[in-house]
Amino acid sequence: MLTFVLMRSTLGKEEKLKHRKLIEQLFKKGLRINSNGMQLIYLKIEHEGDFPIKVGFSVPKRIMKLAVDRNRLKRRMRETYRKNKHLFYDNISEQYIFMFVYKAKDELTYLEIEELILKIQSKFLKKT
RNA sequence: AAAGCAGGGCGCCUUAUCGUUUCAUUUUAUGAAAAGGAAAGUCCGGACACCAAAGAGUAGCAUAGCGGAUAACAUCCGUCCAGCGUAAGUUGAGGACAAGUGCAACAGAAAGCAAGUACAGUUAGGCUGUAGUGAAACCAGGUAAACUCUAUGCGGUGCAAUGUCAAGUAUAUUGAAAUUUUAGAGUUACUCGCUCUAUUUCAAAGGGUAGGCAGAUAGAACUAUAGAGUAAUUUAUAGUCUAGAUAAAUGAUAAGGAUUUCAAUUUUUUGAAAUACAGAAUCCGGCUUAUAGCCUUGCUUUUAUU
RNA sequence: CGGGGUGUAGCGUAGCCCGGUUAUCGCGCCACGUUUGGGACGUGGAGGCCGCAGGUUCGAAUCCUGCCACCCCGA
Repeated sequence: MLTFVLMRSTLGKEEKLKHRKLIEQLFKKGLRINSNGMQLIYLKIEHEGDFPIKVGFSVPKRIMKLAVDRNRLKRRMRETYRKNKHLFYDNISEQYIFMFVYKAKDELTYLEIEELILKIQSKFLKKT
Protein backbone atom coordinates (compact mmCIF):
# COMPACT_ATOMS: atom_id res chain seq x y z
CA MET A 1 0.00 0.00 0.00
CA LEU A 2 2.85 2.33 0.91
CA THR A 3 4.59 1.71 -2.38
CA PHE A 4 1.38 2.53 -4.18
CA VAL A 5 1.29 5.94 -2.48
CA LEU A 6 4.95 6.48 -3.26
CA MET A 7 4.50 5.78 -6.95
CA ARG A 8 1.65 8.26 -7.34
CA SER A 9 2.63 11.84 -8.10
CA THR A 10 1.12 13.38 -5.02
CA LEU A 11 2.52 15.95 -2.66
CA GLY A 12 0.63 15.97 0.59
CA LYS A 13 1.04 17.65 3.92
CA GLU A 14 3.21 14.84 5.31
CA GLU A 15 5.78 15.31 2.60
CA LYS A 16 6.33 18.99 3.22
CA LEU A 17 9.04 20.35 5.42
CA LYS A 18 7.33 22.08 8.32
CA HIS A 19 9.37 21.96 11.49
CA ARG A 20 11.11 25.20 12.26
CA LYS A 21 13.93 23.37 14.02
CA LEU A 22 14.58 21.06 11.13
CA ILE A 23 14.70 24.02 8.78
CA GLU A 24 17.18 25.86 10.98
CA GLN A 25 19.40 22.76 11.09
CA LEU A 26 19.14 22.43 7.34
CA PHE A 27 20.34 25.96 6.70
CA LYS A 28 23.18 25.57 9.19
CA LYS A 29 24.56 22.14 8.24
CA GLY A 30 23.05 21.36 4.86
CA LEU A 31 25.06 20.76 1.69
CA ARG A 32 24.37 22.86 -1.36
CA ILE A 33 24.07 22.10 -5.05
CA ASN A 34 23.98 25.06 -7.42
CA SER A 35 22.53 25.29 -10.85
CA ASN A 36 22.21 28.63 -12.60
CA GLY A 37 18.91 29.87 -11.26
CA MET A 38 18.30 27.46 -8.42
CA GLN A 39 19.95 26.00 -5.38
CA LEU A 40 19.24 22.74 -3.56
CA ILE A 41 20.11 22.49 0.10
CA TYR A 42 19.95 18.93 1.45
CA LEU A 43 20.79 17.09 4.63
CA LYS A 44 20.77 13.40 5.49
CA ILE A 45 18.80 13.19 8.75
CA GLU A 46 16.34 10.81 10.39
CA HIS A 47 13.00 12.55 10.64
CA GLU A 48 9.90 10.82 11.86
CA GLY A 49 7.89 10.50 8.70
CA ASP A 50 6.63 7.88 6.32
CA PHE A 51 8.29 9.42 3.29
CA PRO A 52 11.97 9.34 2.35
CA ILE A 53 12.14 13.07 1.66
CA LYS A 54 10.63 16.10 3.29
CA VAL A 55 10.79 19.05 0.97
CA GLY A 56 10.33 22.81 1.09
CA PHE A 57 10.49 25.63 -1.42
CA SER A 58 11.66 29.19 -0.98
CA VAL A 59 11.77 32.38 -3.03
CA PRO A 60 13.69 35.22 -1.38
CA LYS A 61 12.03 38.57 -1.02
CA ARG A 62 15.06 40.34 -2.46
CA ILE A 63 14.52 38.74 -5.85
CA MET A 64 10.75 39.01 -6.14
CA LYS A 65 9.13 41.88 -4.33
CA LEU A 66 5.49 41.08 -4.83
CA ALA A 67 3.83 38.26 -2.90
CA VAL A 68 1.90 37.22 -5.99
CA ASP A 69 5.05 36.53 -7.98
CA ARG A 70 6.67 34.63 -5.13
CA ASN A 71 3.62 32.43 -4.68
CA ARG A 72 3.40 31.71 -8.38
CA LEU A 73 7.05 30.61 -8.54
CA LYS A 74 6.70 28.43 -5.47
CA ARG A 75 3.67 26.75 -7.02
CA ARG A 76 5.55 26.07 -10.23
CA MET A 77 8.48 24.63 -8.33
CA ARG A 78 6.18 22.43 -6.29
CA GLU A 79 4.44 21.22 -9.42
CA THR A 80 7.66 20.24 -11.17
CA TYR A 81 8.93 18.47 -8.08
CA ARG A 82 5.66 16.60 -7.78
CA LYS A 83 5.94 15.28 -11.33
CA ASN A 84 9.60 14.32 -11.09
CA LYS A 85 10.01 13.18 -7.54
CA HIS A 86 10.14 9.51 -8.50
CA LEU A 87 13.58 10.19 -9.93
CA PHE A 88 14.77 11.02 -6.44
CA TYR A 89 12.84 8.24 -4.72
CA ASP A 90 14.13 5.49 -6.99
CA ASN A 91 17.75 6.15 -6.18
CA ILE A 92 18.00 6.74 -2.44
CA SER A 93 17.62 4.48 0.54
CA GLU A 94 17.94 6.85 3.50
CA GLN A 95 15.92 9.80 4.75
CA TYR A 96 16.66 13.33 3.63
CA ILE A 97 15.30 16.84 3.99
CA PHE A 98 15.36 19.16 0.99
CA MET A 99 14.99 22.88 0.42
CA PHE A 100 14.84 24.35 -3.06
CA VAL A 101 15.82 28.02 -3.19
CA TYR A 102 15.02 30.20 -6.18
CA LYS A 103 18.01 32.25 -7.33
CA ALA A 104 17.24 33.51 -10.84
CA LYS A 105 16.58 37.21 -11.24
CA ASP A 106 13.74 36.90 -13.78
CA GLU A 107 10.53 34.99 -13.66
CA LEU A 108 11.10 31.58 -15.27
CA THR A 109 8.44 29.53 -17.05
CA TYR A 110 7.30 26.09 -16.03
CA LEU A 111 9.51 24.35 -18.60
CA GLU A 112 12.63 26.25 -17.56
CA ILE A 113 12.08 25.33 -13.94
CA GLU A 114 11.59 21.68 -14.88
CA GLU A 115 14.93 21.72 -16.72
CA LEU A 116 16.68 23.15 -13.67
CA ILE A 117 15.24 20.53 -11.37
CA LEU A 118 16.33 17.72 -13.68
CA LYS A 119 19.84 19.15 -13.79
CA ILE A 120 19.98 19.34 -10.03
CA GLN A 121 18.68 15.79 -9.75
CA SER A 122 21.48 14.38 -11.90
CA LYS A 123 24.08 16.35 -9.92
CA PHE A 124 22.60 15.07 -6.69
CA LEU A 125 22.89 11.46 -7.85
CA LYS A 126 26.55 11.89 -8.78
CA LYS A 127 27.36 13.22 -5.33
CA THR A 128 25.69 10.53 -3.29
C1' A B 1 -23.29 64.97 -32.37
C1' A B 2 -18.96 66.90 -29.72
C1' A B 3 -16.75 68.35 -25.13
C1' G B 4 -17.31 67.87 -19.99
C1' C B 5 -19.16 66.77 -14.72
C1' A B 6 -20.94 63.23 -11.08
C1' G B 7 -22.33 58.18 -9.71
C1' G B 8 -22.95 52.69 -10.06
C1' G B 9 -21.39 47.74 -11.85
C1' C B 10 -18.10 43.72 -14.02
C1' G B 11 -12.92 42.30 -13.18
C1' C B 12 -12.05 36.67 -19.09
C1' C B 13 -15.18 32.02 -19.65
C1' U B 14 -15.96 26.48 -20.57
C1' U B 15 -14.31 21.31 -20.75
C1' A B 16 -10.78 17.20 -19.85
C1' U B 17 -6.45 14.90 -17.20
C1' C B 18 -2.97 15.03 -12.99
C1' G B 19 -2.60 17.45 -8.07
C1' U B 20 -3.32 21.09 -2.99
C1' U B 21 -6.35 22.55 1.79
C1' U B 22 -10.75 22.04 4.88
C1' C B 23 -15.42 19.72 6.00
C1' A B 24 -19.04 15.67 5.52
C1' U B 25 -20.26 10.66 4.52
C1' U B 26 -18.06 6.45 4.87
C1' U B 27 -13.90 4.30 4.68
C1' U B 28 -9.58 5.19 1.42
C1' A B 29 -12.89 6.41 -2.25
C1' U B 30 -16.89 9.78 -3.28
C1' G B 31 -19.26 14.53 -2.63
C1' A B 32 -19.22 19.83 -1.24
C1' A B 33 -16.54 24.39 -0.52
C1' A B 34 -11.85 27.26 -1.47
C1' A B 35 -8.71 34.75 -2.17
C1' G B 36 -10.04 40.68 -3.40
C1' G B 37 -12.26 45.31 -4.97
C1' A B 38 -8.74 46.76 -3.32
C1' A B 39 -7.13 40.89 0.29
C1' A B 40 -2.32 46.31 -0.18
C1' G B 41 -0.58 50.84 2.74
C1' U B 42 -1.33 50.17 8.25
C1' C B 43 -3.71 56.15 8.12
C1' C B 44 -8.29 56.45 11.54
C1' G B 45 -12.49 54.14 14.27
C1' G B 46 -14.52 49.91 16.90
C1' A B 47 -15.37 44.60 18.54
C1' C B 48 -12.63 41.08 21.52
C1' A B 49 -8.73 39.83 25.38
C1' C B 50 -5.51 40.87 29.47
C1' C B 51 -3.42 44.34 33.15
C1' A B 52 -5.60 47.67 40.87
C1' A B 53 1.23 48.35 38.63
C1' A B 54 -6.04 49.31 35.56
C1' G B 55 -7.84 54.72 40.36
C1' A B 56 -7.42 60.63 40.52
C1' G B 57 -5.09 65.01 38.54
C1' U B 58 -1.70 67.29 35.15
C1' A B 59 0.71 66.91 30.74
C1' G B 60 0.10 65.05 25.86
C1' C B 61 -2.62 63.82 21.38
C1' A B 62 -6.80 64.32 18.13
C1' U B 63 -11.10 66.89 16.21
C1' A B 64 -13.33 72.05 14.89
C1' G B 65 -19.55 76.50 10.72
C1' C B 66 -24.60 74.35 11.88
C1' G B 67 -27.85 69.96 12.00
C1' G B 68 -28.27 64.67 11.45
C1' A B 69 -26.60 59.13 10.71
C1' U B 70 -23.80 55.37 13.33
C1' A B 71 -21.28 50.45 17.75
C1' A B 72 -17.66 54.33 16.70
C1' C B 73 -14.74 57.69 13.71
C1' A B 74 -10.56 62.10 11.17
C1' U B 75 -16.14 58.37 7.83
C1' C B 76 -21.02 59.36 5.55
C1' C B 77 -25.57 62.63 4.51
C1' G B 78 -28.05 67.46 4.37
C1' U B 79 -27.29 72.63 4.57
C1' C B 80 -24.87 77.79 5.13
C1' C B 81 -20.44 80.56 3.85
C1' A B 82 -15.76 81.25 0.98
C1' G B 83 -12.45 79.97 -3.44
C1' C B 84 -12.42 77.89 -8.64
C1' G B 85 -15.51 76.88 -13.14
C1' U B 86 -19.93 79.75 -18.67
C1' A B 87 -22.49 75.60 -16.27
C1' A B 88 -23.35 70.59 -14.38
C1' G B 89 -20.20 70.58 -10.29
C1' U B 90 -15.87 70.75 -7.21
C1' U B 91 -12.34 72.10 -3.12
C1' G B 92 -12.12 73.81 2.11
C1' A B 93 -8.04 71.68 9.69
C1' G B 94 -14.39 76.72 8.06
C1' G B 95 -14.06 78.22 16.42
C1' A B 96 -11.33 82.58 18.83
C1' C B 97 -6.06 87.73 17.37
C1' A B 98 -12.63 92.24 21.56
C1' A B 99 -7.41 87.55 27.20
C1' G B 100 -1.93 87.41 26.87
C1' U B 101 2.89 86.44 24.20
C1' G B 102 5.55 86.09 19.62
C1' C B 103 6.49 87.01 14.24
C1' A B 104 6.41 90.18 9.61
C1' A B 105 12.27 89.42 4.26
C1' C B 106 12.16 93.35 0.31
C1' A B 107 9.66 97.91 -0.36
C1' G B 108 7.89 101.93 2.66
C1' A B 109 7.94 108.01 6.62
C1' A B 110 5.87 104.16 9.60
C1' A B 111 4.73 96.77 10.43
C1' G B 112 2.73 98.69 16.66
C1' C B 113 5.97 101.94 23.03
C1' A B 114 5.02 105.32 18.35
C1' A B 115 6.11 108.85 14.60
C1' G B 116 4.31 111.33 10.31
C1' U B 117 5.17 112.73 3.65
C1' A B 118 2.66 115.27 -0.50
C1' C B 119 -1.81 117.33 -2.49
C1' A B 120 -6.98 119.12 -2.03
C1' G B 121 -11.24 121.25 0.93
C1' U B 122 -12.20 125.01 5.04
C1' U B 123 -10.55 131.61 7.95
C1' A B 124 -6.16 129.83 11.87
C1' G B 125 -5.70 125.75 15.29
C1' G B 126 -7.57 121.43 13.87
C1' C B 127 -10.53 118.10 11.09
C1' U B 128 -11.87 115.41 6.56
C1' G B 129 -10.63 113.17 1.87
C1' U B 130 -7.06 111.39 -1.75
C1' A B 131 -2.13 109.63 -3.35
C1' G B 132 2.24 106.40 -2.83
C1' U B 133 4.89 101.11 -0.60
C1' G B 134 3.24 96.39 0.55
C1' A B 135 0.14 90.25 1.42
C1' A B 136 -1.32 93.56 5.36
C1' A B 137 -1.22 100.67 7.06
C1' C B 138 -5.23 104.50 13.71
C1' C B 139 -8.82 100.03 12.35
C1' A B 140 -11.02 97.00 18.42
C1' G B 141 -4.78 96.45 11.82
C1' G B 142 -2.52 91.07 9.70
C1' U B 143 -0.97 86.13 11.25
C1' A B 144 -3.48 80.57 15.43
C1' A B 145 -1.35 73.81 9.37
C1' A B 146 2.88 80.54 15.51
C1' C B 147 2.68 79.62 21.01
C1' U B 148 -1.95 79.90 23.17
C1' C B 149 -7.34 80.06 24.62
C1' U B 150 -12.38 77.75 24.12
C1' A B 151 -15.48 73.28 23.34
C1' U B 152 -15.58 67.91 22.76
C1' G B 153 -13.19 63.04 22.97
C1' C B 154 -9.16 59.66 24.51
C1' G B 155 -6.46 54.54 30.80
C1' G B 156 -2.48 51.26 28.70
C1' U B 157 -0.99 47.09 25.81
C1' G B 158 -2.17 44.04 21.88
C1' C B 159 -4.42 37.63 18.76
C1' A B 160 3.14 37.16 18.72
C1' A B 161 -3.47 39.38 23.41
C1' U B 162 -5.19 35.39 26.33
C1' G B 163 -6.62 30.34 28.01
C1' U B 164 -5.33 25.23 28.12
C1' C B 165 -2.62 20.29 27.34
C1' A B 166 2.18 17.85 27.17
C1' A B 167 7.38 18.09 28.44
C1' G B 168 10.84 20.38 31.69
C1' U B 169 11.97 23.07 36.03
C1' A B 170 12.86 27.58 39.17
C1' U B 171 8.06 30.12 43.87
C1' A B 172 14.65 28.74 45.80
C1' U B 173 19.93 28.25 47.95
C1' U B 174 24.55 30.01 50.33
C1' G B 175 27.65 33.89 52.63
C1' A B 176 28.28 38.88 54.76
C1' A B 177 26.40 43.51 56.82
C1' A B 178 22.60 46.74 58.94
C1' U B 179 17.82 48.23 61.25
C1' U B 180 13.78 47.73 65.02
C1' U B 181 8.99 50.71 63.13
C1' U B 182 9.76 53.80 59.15
C1' A B 183 12.78 52.24 55.47
C1' G B 184 13.71 50.45 50.74
C1' A B 185 12.23 48.65 46.03
C1' G B 186 8.69 48.53 41.88
C1' U B 187 5.03 51.05 38.56
C1' U B 188 2.83 54.90 34.33
C1' A B 189 5.40 60.79 30.41
C1' C B 190 4.99 63.24 35.56
C1' U B 191 2.68 63.89 40.58
C1' C B 192 -0.53 61.83 44.26
C1' G B 193 -1.91 57.26 45.26
C1' C B 194 -1.12 52.04 44.76
C1' U B 195 1.71 47.19 45.17
C1' C B 196 5.51 44.09 47.66
C1' U B 197 8.59 42.87 52.30
C1' A B 198 9.34 42.07 58.24
C1' U B 199 13.03 42.29 56.68
C1' U B 200 16.38 45.19 53.65
C1' U B 201 21.08 45.78 51.09
C1' C B 202 25.41 43.68 48.79
C1' A B 203 27.97 39.41 46.71
C1' A B 204 28.18 34.33 44.68
C1' A B 205 26.30 30.51 41.67
C1' G B 206 22.15 28.41 38.72
C1' G B 207 17.62 27.80 34.94
C1' G B 208 14.26 28.01 30.13
C1' U B 209 10.30 26.09 26.04
C1' A B 210 8.23 28.80 21.78
C1' G B 211 5.30 22.21 20.21
C1' G B 212 -0.37 20.74 19.92
C1' C B 213 -5.38 22.57 20.73
C1' A B 214 -8.75 26.61 21.80
C1' G B 215 -9.06 31.95 20.49
C1' A B 216 -10.55 31.25 14.69
C1' U B 217 -14.59 32.07 11.39
C1' A B 218 -22.77 32.81 11.81
C1' G B 219 -21.36 38.01 11.37
C1' A B 220 -22.79 45.83 13.65
C1' A B 221 -23.20 39.14 7.64
C1' C B 222 -25.48 38.76 2.71
C1' U B 223 -29.94 38.60 -0.70
C1' A B 224 -35.13 39.86 -1.78
C1' U B 225 -39.72 42.49 -0.68
C1' A B 226 -42.45 46.27 2.00
C1' G B 227 -42.54 50.69 5.25
C1' A B 228 -40.12 55.52 7.57
C1' G B 229 -36.73 59.56 6.09
C1' U B 230 -34.82 65.04 1.14
C1' A B 231 -30.53 61.72 2.22
C1' A B 232 -26.78 59.03 5.01
C1' U B 233 -29.43 55.36 7.40
C1' U B 234 -33.05 52.45 9.73
C1' U B 235 -37.44 48.99 10.93
C1' A B 236 -40.20 44.47 9.75
C1' U B 237 -40.75 39.78 7.21
C1' A B 238 -38.76 35.72 4.34
C1' G B 239 -34.57 33.15 2.63
C1' U B 240 -29.10 31.75 2.45
C1' C B 241 -24.40 29.62 4.88
C1' U B 242 -20.36 32.19 2.14
C1' A B 243 -11.96 30.49 2.72
C1' G B 244 -9.89 29.18 7.36
C1' A B 245 -4.10 28.15 5.79
C1' U B 246 0.26 28.38 9.66
C1' A B 247 7.90 27.55 5.67
C1' A B 248 1.45 29.22 4.98
C1' A B 249 -3.77 25.75 0.80
C1' U B 250 -6.47 27.65 -5.63
C1' G B 251 -1.62 25.13 -9.50
C1' A B 252 0.18 22.61 -14.17
C1' U B 253 -0.85 20.77 -19.11
C1' A B 254 -4.10 20.47 -23.43
C1' A B 255 -8.34 22.06 -26.43
C1' G B 256 -12.13 25.57 -27.63
C1' G B 257 -14.38 30.34 -27.16
C1' A B 258 -14.78 35.86 -25.78
C1' U B 259 -12.86 41.08 -25.78
C1' U B 260 -9.20 44.76 -27.42
C1' U B 261 -5.02 46.44 -30.48
C1' C B 262 -1.92 46.00 -34.83
C1' A B 263 -0.95 44.08 -39.84
C1' A B 264 -2.80 41.91 -44.28
C1' U B 265 -7.26 41.23 -47.07
C1' U B 266 -11.12 44.42 -48.84
C1' U B 267 -16.37 43.78 -45.74
C1' U B 268 -15.48 39.51 -42.98
C1' U B 269 -11.99 36.48 -42.83
C1' U B 270 -6.65 35.23 -41.69
C1' G B 271 -2.23 35.96 -38.63
C1' A B 272 0.31 38.01 -34.39
C1' A B 273 0.20 40.21 -29.63
C1' A B 274 -2.29 41.54 -25.21
C1' U B 275 -6.35 40.36 -21.10
C1' A B 276 -4.75 44.98 -15.61
C1' C B 277 -3.63 45.98 -10.35
C1' A B 278 -2.62 42.28 -7.42
C1' G B 279 -2.73 36.84 -2.90
C1' A B 280 -6.85 36.20 2.96
C1' A B 281 -3.42 35.50 8.17
C1' U B 282 -8.24 37.69 14.81
C1' C B 283 -12.64 40.04 12.74
C1' C B 284 -15.64 44.27 11.15
C1' G B 285 -16.75 50.04 9.47
C1' G B 286 -14.13 53.68 6.67
C1' C B 287 -9.93 56.46 4.37
C1' U B 288 -5.74 56.45 0.99
C1' U B 289 -3.07 54.39 -3.01
C1' A B 290 -2.65 50.76 -7.66
C1' U B 291 -5.81 49.09 -11.74
C1' A B 292 -5.93 46.46 -18.91
C1' G B 293 -10.55 46.63 -20.89
C1' C B 294 -15.86 46.87 -20.92
C1' C B 295 -21.09 47.99 -19.52
C1' U B 296 -24.50 51.59 -17.58
C1' U B 297 -27.44 55.97 -15.18
C1' G B 298 -28.26 61.20 -14.41
C1' C B 299 -26.88 66.12 -15.58
C1' U B 300 -24.30 70.68 -18.00
C1' U B 301 -22.47 73.65 -22.16
C1' U B 302 -21.98 74.47 -27.43
C1' U B 303 -23.60 73.52 -32.42
C1' A B 304 -27.22 71.54 -35.90
C1' U B 305 -32.25 69.89 -37.10
C1' U B 306 -37.59 69.61 -36.08
C1' C C 1 1.77 41.70 13.33
C1' G C 2 3.48 46.07 15.95
C1' G C 3 7.02 50.25 16.68
C1' G C 4 10.96 53.83 15.23
C1' G C 5 14.33 56.50 11.94
C1' U C 6 16.57 58.64 7.36
C1' G C 7 16.07 60.83 2.22
C1' U C 8 19.76 68.00 0.36
C1' A C 9 25.51 68.45 -5.88
C1' G C 10 29.11 62.19 -8.06
C1' C C 11 30.14 60.88 -2.31
C1' G C 12 29.70 62.41 2.91
C1' U C 13 27.17 66.35 5.51
C1' A C 14 25.06 71.66 7.79
C1' G C 15 20.60 74.43 7.62
C1' C C 16 14.53 72.20 9.48
C1' C C 17 13.14 73.20 16.33
C1' C C 18 11.64 79.25 15.68
C1' G C 19 9.38 79.97 7.28
C1' G C 20 12.41 85.45 4.39
C1' U C 21 16.94 87.94 -0.82
C1' U C 22 21.72 83.95 -4.82
C1' A C 23 20.96 76.96 0.17
C1' U C 24 26.55 75.67 3.89
C1' C C 25 31.12 72.95 4.27
C1' G C 26 34.74 68.98 2.99
C1' C C 27 36.35 65.33 -0.72
C1' G C 28 35.89 64.73 -5.93
C1' C C 29 35.27 67.37 -11.16
C1' C C 30 36.74 71.50 -14.85
C1' A C 31 39.91 75.80 -16.20
C1' C C 32 44.12 78.88 -15.16
C1' G C 33 48.70 79.78 -12.41
C1' U C 34 53.16 77.42 -10.37
C1' U C 35 56.80 73.09 -12.45
C1' U C 36 61.13 70.58 -17.65
C1' G C 37 56.56 67.31 -16.69
C1' G C 38 53.40 65.20 -12.77
C1' G C 39 51.88 65.41 -7.58
C1' A C 40 51.09 68.92 -3.75
C1' C C 41 49.74 74.09 -3.34
C1' G C 42 47.11 78.78 -4.88
C1' U C 43 43.01 81.35 -7.66
C1' G C 44 38.45 81.01 -10.17
C1' G C 45 34.22 78.10 -11.90
C1' A C 46 30.46 74.42 -12.97
C1' G C 47 27.18 71.02 -10.86
C1' G C 48 20.62 71.10 -6.87
C1' C C 49 12.79 70.11 -9.16
C1' C C 50 16.20 70.01 -1.13
C1' G C 51 12.73 61.78 -2.39
C1' C C 52 7.51 62.62 -5.03
C1' A C 53 2.48 65.03 -5.07
C1' G C 54 -1.00 68.32 -2.89
C1' G C 55 -2.31 72.14 0.90
C1' U C 56 -1.54 76.52 4.55
C1' U C 57 1.02 81.29 3.60
C1' C C 58 2.49 87.43 0.38
C1' G C 59 6.53 83.72 0.51
C1' A C 60 8.01 76.55 2.10
C1' A C 61 14.31 72.61 2.10
C1' U C 62 11.77 74.32 6.80
C1' C C 63 4.78 73.96 8.82
C1' C C 64 0.53 70.21 7.63
C1' U C 65 -1.47 65.86 4.81
C1' G C 66 -0.93 61.66 1.50
C1' C C 67 2.44 58.50 -1.20
C1' C C 68 7.59 56.20 -2.56
C1' A C 69 12.38 54.12 -1.35
C1' C C 70 15.93 52.44 2.16
C1' C C 71 17.49 51.08 7.16
C1' C C 72 16.77 49.49 12.29
C1' C C 73 14.14 47.25 16.61
C1' G C 74 10.52 43.89 19.20
C1' A C 75 7.99 37.36 20.25
